[in-house]
Amino acid sequence: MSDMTSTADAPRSPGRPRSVRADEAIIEATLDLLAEGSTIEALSIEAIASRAGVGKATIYRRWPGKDALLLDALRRLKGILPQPAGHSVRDDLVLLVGAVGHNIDPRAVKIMPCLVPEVNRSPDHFQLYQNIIEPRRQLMRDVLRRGIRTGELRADLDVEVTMALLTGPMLVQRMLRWHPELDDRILPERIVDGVLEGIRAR
Amino acid sequence: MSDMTSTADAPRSPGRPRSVRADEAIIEATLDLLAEGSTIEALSIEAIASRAGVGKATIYRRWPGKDALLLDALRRLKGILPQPAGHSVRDDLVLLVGAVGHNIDPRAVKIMPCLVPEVNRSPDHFQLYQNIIEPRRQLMRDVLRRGIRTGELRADLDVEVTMALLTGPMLVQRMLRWHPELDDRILPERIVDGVLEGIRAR
DNA sequence: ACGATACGATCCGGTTCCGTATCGAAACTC
DNA sequence: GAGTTTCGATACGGAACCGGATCGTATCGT
Repeated sequence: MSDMTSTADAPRSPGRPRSVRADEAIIEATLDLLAEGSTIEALSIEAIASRAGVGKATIYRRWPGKDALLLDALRRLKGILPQPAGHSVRDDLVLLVGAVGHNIDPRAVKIMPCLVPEVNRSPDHFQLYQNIIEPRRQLMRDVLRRGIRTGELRADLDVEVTMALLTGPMLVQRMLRWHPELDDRILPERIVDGVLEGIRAR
Repeated sequence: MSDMTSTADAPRSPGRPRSVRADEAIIEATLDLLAEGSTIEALSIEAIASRAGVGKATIYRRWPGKDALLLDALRRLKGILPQPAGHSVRDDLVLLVGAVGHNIDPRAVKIMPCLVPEVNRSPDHFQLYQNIIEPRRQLMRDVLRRGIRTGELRADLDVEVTMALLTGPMLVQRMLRWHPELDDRILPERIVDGVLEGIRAR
């Protein structure tokens, strides 16, 4: 995508090299505008250029259009994967559930909800979203499988359903602030413990 | 809002009365366009008028702008509340969880995700959304409280957290198709049973 | 110094939408 | 029939944005 990275140090092309600062400024401006509440299609190239202190042509020189730019910008949000300690399944799950929808970049929290409609509309955007979150889901999948192996979790567990049980409540809370009175800080613990122990009386 | 309902049968005003067909056609066109994938602000009055077979002025005669029209249109999606049988807590929860994000009007499934960004941006839209779903949440709250009372559920249950546990996974699945391989038909059962019994081995 | 390219800035033609205005026809009250 | 109001249709000025083009300048290799 968008061969911006002129890291090809081989035959240095002639002429003035592209400004790395412009690359960064454009991406940052895009994320900033999204994080400030702009909708995806309310986002205009002109606004991005203005915000980045960059000419429109500079943007069109790098990306063919808004979609391609967005695609590159959203890649920046992935951030570093959380690192489960590997001791207690419960503690690892609390860590991973707490990381749902909570990326290193604080703007991600604001931006991700904006993608929901797009994800439902465009198969491409759906795939992009899946690619972004898949590594994190794989982490949780591994922890669950480990728990089954070590006997901490039921042997007949449906891993995919369990992942939905764990991530769904957290995601809904972060995206929709569905239960304004719930405390985001302790919620991961409550979710994990609730799912671990069940709610049926015994 | 928007005193379209001229149910005030008192002093019938002179002149040609407003067409009820136009009222209906405008609302329907709005919902249709949203269900077809239009974003909220990509939705234009002109498109609605064209789709409804109505002049723009006819719309502006009824609503001051797009927001007011949308507000009225979205009210139509509420539909009838599901009716828990009241026998088994599990069965009632399966019914309610299956009803999450599944309104009578099939268009609602498509439209609701479009509201996510708006809900995060505008307090007014947030309140609108809360008003729409609150009755359904109250139903589930009642079932959970009944379960606690009858001893079917743990006495120390946090009702709000439990509602998140039950509705979150379903909502994420319906909105984001997060787990493409999960079967929506049996998912409510799996969620309820998972949350009821817990996943810890014993 | 020179060619080549990128830079920010600006302008242009085209499109879309808004919100209002106006038209002749139609529908209703009195 | 006169008067009033809404009807669908159409047009308008203004605004926003797109995608491209061009300008004069800046920065690189040779």
